[in-house]
Amino acid sequence: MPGRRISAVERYGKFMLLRLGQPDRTESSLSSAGGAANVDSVAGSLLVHLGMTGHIAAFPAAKPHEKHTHVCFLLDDGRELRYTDARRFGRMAYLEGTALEKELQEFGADPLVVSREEFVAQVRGHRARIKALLLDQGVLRGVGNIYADESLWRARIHPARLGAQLTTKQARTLHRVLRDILEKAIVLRGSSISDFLDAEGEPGEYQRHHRAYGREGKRCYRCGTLIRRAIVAGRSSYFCPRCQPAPRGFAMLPLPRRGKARKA
DNA sequence: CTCGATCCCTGGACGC
DNA sequence: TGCGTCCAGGGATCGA
Repeated sequence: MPGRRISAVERYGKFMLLRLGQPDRTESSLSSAGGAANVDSVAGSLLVHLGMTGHIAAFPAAKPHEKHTHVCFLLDDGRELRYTDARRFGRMAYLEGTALEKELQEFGADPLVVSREEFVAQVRGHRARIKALLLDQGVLRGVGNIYADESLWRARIHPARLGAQLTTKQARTLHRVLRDILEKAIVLRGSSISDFLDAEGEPGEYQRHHRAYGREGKRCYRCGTLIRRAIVAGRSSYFCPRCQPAPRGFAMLPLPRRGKARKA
């Protein structure tokens, strides 16, 4: 993409959106700032999803590539924007125009922006389990396994409860605590469970605030009951069996005897 | 519409 | 010490 300029970097759910300006016609791109003001509006975007282990950052071009480097963009200041991803769960796509719009339309509301009424309507309007709804990017965008579990613990809602089964009050509480958690996690630059590092190469701090996720066998911060784990919506789900009463017939996994120490 | 199963992929944890 | 096995996780896909 020679000549393209990154005009803005935005977040869209779990995606990073690199807005790319049109190729420069002249040598000097900076001097045209006063003239062509709106070329970016028709330009495309690079959509980047980091998956689990993706990482994107700029390095001096002379620096040797890290292992699992899959994509490099040479920048005009001599650095290289590099994408590394050990597990290759991440994805990258360049889209523009209606294709870009269409792609972005597939996703649900941003929980940090959506109104309380709309959040409640979404949650109560589906029969799926609340955990599945929180993870479904088409219902709400941006929430992953950690923040789903953390918000459900705070709201005292069992992950296997059906969305449509929640009371309005419960759904409102979930909206509030989810926003609080996401805002705080963003300030603390995320949760570094194993190897996550932010774009500056620094680990996040929010894992210190986890109340449920990864705490199987440890005591609930509210009531002291041992946190349990179950597979809900195909994902490990951590919850307090006392604070978050299960729907009838729900089976959780037996506590591991001495099993592997799961990360706190 | 919702579910579970399967696949992708690697590093780390675990068992022997 | 070293090797094999299992597993986590976001998401696409498919059949039920």
